[in-house]
Amino acid sequence: MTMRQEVAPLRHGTMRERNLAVVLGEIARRQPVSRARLAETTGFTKTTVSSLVASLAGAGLVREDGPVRDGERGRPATAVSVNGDRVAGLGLEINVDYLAACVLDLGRRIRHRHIVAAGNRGRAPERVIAALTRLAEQAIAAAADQGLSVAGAVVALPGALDLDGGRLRTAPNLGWSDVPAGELLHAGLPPLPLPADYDNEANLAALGELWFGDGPELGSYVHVSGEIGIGAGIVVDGRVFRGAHGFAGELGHIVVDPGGPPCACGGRGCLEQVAGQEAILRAAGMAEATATSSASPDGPLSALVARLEEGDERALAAVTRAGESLGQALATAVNLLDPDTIVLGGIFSGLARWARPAAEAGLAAGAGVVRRAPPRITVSRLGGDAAALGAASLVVERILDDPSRLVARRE
Amino acid sequence: MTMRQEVAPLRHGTMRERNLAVVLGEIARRQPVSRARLAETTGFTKTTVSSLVASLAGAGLVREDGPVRDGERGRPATAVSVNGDRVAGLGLEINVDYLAACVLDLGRRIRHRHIVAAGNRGRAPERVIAALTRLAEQAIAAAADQGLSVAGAVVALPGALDLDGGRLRTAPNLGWSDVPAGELLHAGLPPLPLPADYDNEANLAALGELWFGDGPELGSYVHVSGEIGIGAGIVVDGRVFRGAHGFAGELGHIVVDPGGPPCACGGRGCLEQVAGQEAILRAAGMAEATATSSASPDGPLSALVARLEEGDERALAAVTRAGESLGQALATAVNLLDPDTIVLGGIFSGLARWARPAAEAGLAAGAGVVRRAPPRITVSRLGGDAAALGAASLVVERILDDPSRLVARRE
DNA sequence: TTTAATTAGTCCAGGTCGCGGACGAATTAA
DNA sequence: TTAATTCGTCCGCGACCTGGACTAATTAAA
Repeated sequence: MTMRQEVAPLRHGTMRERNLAVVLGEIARRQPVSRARLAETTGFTKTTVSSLVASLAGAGLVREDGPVRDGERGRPATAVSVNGDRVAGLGLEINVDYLAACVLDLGRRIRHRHIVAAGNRGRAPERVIAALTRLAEQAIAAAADQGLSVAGAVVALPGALDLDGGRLRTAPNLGWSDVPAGELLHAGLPPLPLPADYDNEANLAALGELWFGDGPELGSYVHVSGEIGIGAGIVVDGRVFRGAHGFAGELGHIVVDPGGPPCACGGRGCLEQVAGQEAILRAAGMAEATATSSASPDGPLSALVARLEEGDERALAAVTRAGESLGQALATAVNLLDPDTIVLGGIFSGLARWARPAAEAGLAAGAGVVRRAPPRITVSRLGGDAAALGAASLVVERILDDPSRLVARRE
Repeated sequence: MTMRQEVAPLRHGTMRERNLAVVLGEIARRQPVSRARLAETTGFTKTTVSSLVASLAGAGLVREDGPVRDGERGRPATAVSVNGDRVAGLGLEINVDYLAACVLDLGRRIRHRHIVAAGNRGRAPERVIAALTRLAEQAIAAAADQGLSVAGAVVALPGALDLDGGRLRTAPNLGWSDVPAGELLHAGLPPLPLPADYDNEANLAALGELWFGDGPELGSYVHVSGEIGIGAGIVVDGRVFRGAHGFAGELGHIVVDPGGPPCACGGRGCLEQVAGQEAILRAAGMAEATATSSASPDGPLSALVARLEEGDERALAAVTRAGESLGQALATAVNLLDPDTIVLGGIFSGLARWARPAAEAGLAAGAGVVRRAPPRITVSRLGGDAAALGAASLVVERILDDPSRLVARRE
């Protein structure tokens, strides 16, 4: 009858696990920091901090940096910081025209990054995942060469994922539908200490923004990742908001023009029909070659940018129109989700110079009853593999959030 | 640099606090249940369960129901259940034309309920809160007469709350703006074991639905609470989604008709301009008396319902149009938030018979790319004081979620 | 150079709390 | 009456955090 969240019983072991995460998090936040200061900031006793740090160091997650004197008097402290040279996270991405892999160490430095062009549209999921596996093996080997052991992997998929069953419900741009992606990945990818996981490309790209973009300044934000479709990753307090089934953030199918052209979704005048890549190109008079995304360096998008730089009227009008509609949709999103910031990613990051003013105008017109001012719009500086970066970051994040699985019991 | 959530250090005391919540939650979920079964379901040892139950019983939160034999053989168990006769929660509500108080025991039975008509529009906040305080004192006395001690209170306010500072940013229907509601309430309300809290009326009405409506069946849902404005409470996994500043769920200012009439918010064709109470009455040719809300039994709304029942064409058209627009706005909300269910509350619960079909049609037209089917629309059965009910429920919820503050240390 | 003051980190006893097996209690089936 | 079974408590144990004492290493002052 009650709907309370299931709360797991807490035993001593759990307590220790959580406390490992507490000090590791504090170390990550303050980087070179002494045990004594950790004791102050966490509230633990020095004894406890020492014990927890020892466990973390034993797992290679943390490192002593040697003595440092702070200019104060007294015995110098031995600084402790996150060890970036032992453990790493692997991010993988399947997209329409490329596969990507990315290895991040615990300090979130990029240790390996590999994007391979691949025509995945219409290809069998098994074959694509086999190719991804090869990429993953290369990445793991490259990490090993640098002394890094990959602890876990997350895969970014371009489509709507059923979180419960791990099935890829539909990935229109790949031509896939109802693919048991979870099973295939678990079977295909090499075994790692942490189980492999997968998520929507838009969500992971949004997380990438958190760690590699403007980061903490963003607060809660909506990250627009327009490629062929238009998706949005919603991040609140550092966590992705997924909704009940994991389908939240379908920005592309917000209706911006009730009398507009019909959409494959059954509606009319969806944002995607006005501001999607194909729609923009069509409106700009560049109807050819719609099957390639922004990741290919010489795709139709760079041609569009070239025309915009030349001042081509039609291109400018198309992008302005797209920006306005995007702003209108974003106003709706702001009314419902109340974010601090909006980040333009995907194709919109390249088009921002022309689309942002229009988007800001559209947003200002529709949002701001209660709020003093509409949220600011920033532009992503991440490239095409933002989702792979976000995926690897998520692995790192999970390790920092719960290091216990990598720490040997009974130290 | 890192954005990880601050995780509090866990000491033994915290462990015990959490475990008290675990068993209390399990008791609430299974109602009459033996310690032995609690040990099974929670994973604790029988010893630990006994100790925790003893603490809870000492605080009057839990009660032994005497021996019960299950038809099995073996020693009969002594059933334990939540004690509804000792501790209670107080819910308060300030609205445009009434004040409400409501006392709920730990079993969520209504022990006291009082709605007082009051013309609060334009009245000074201090005076309104003084009147509310009298209502609260009466409620606490009524509870005491039944042997109940009120542990805490939550106040529902009809406006946009700044969660950080506890300021009521703006309550257009009250004519209030930038009122330090938090301070006033803390100063005015009688002291209770748990600190008084306050929240948006729409959010609390949504929570009321969780506990007094269809409850667990709802899953994640959007609760539309249309009065004069149109708000929405978004509940995910039993928690209210508030966004970055607490302003999430502003359904009323979603644009449903870009060329429509201007709105006070600065936009055009906001849902409120089509489906708000005033707009519906105007469209139905009943422009008078727009300053009263649905809570007054003989308000304009019952007149509208009367006309609808008579089959008045103009009224039917107005409500159908409102329903369609609402459905359209809900489709947008579904695309962004992905709820399981939508609940129609406020004025829409009374108009549901006529508005729901149109809303369902509008919703179906705009939502459903990825999802198999759009979320179902249900109708709230709660009355005008849904928010007060939700507020009291929130107090109960908080006690069940963290009973430690009411449990004496060292038992 | 010595001495006092100061700060860092470890050691060890002590307390809290959950664990687990043993045990008595209460009941049913044989 | 006896055996089986289930409930709840008792008691010793172990995990883990606490707190003060203690050692170590350094600077400021004498």
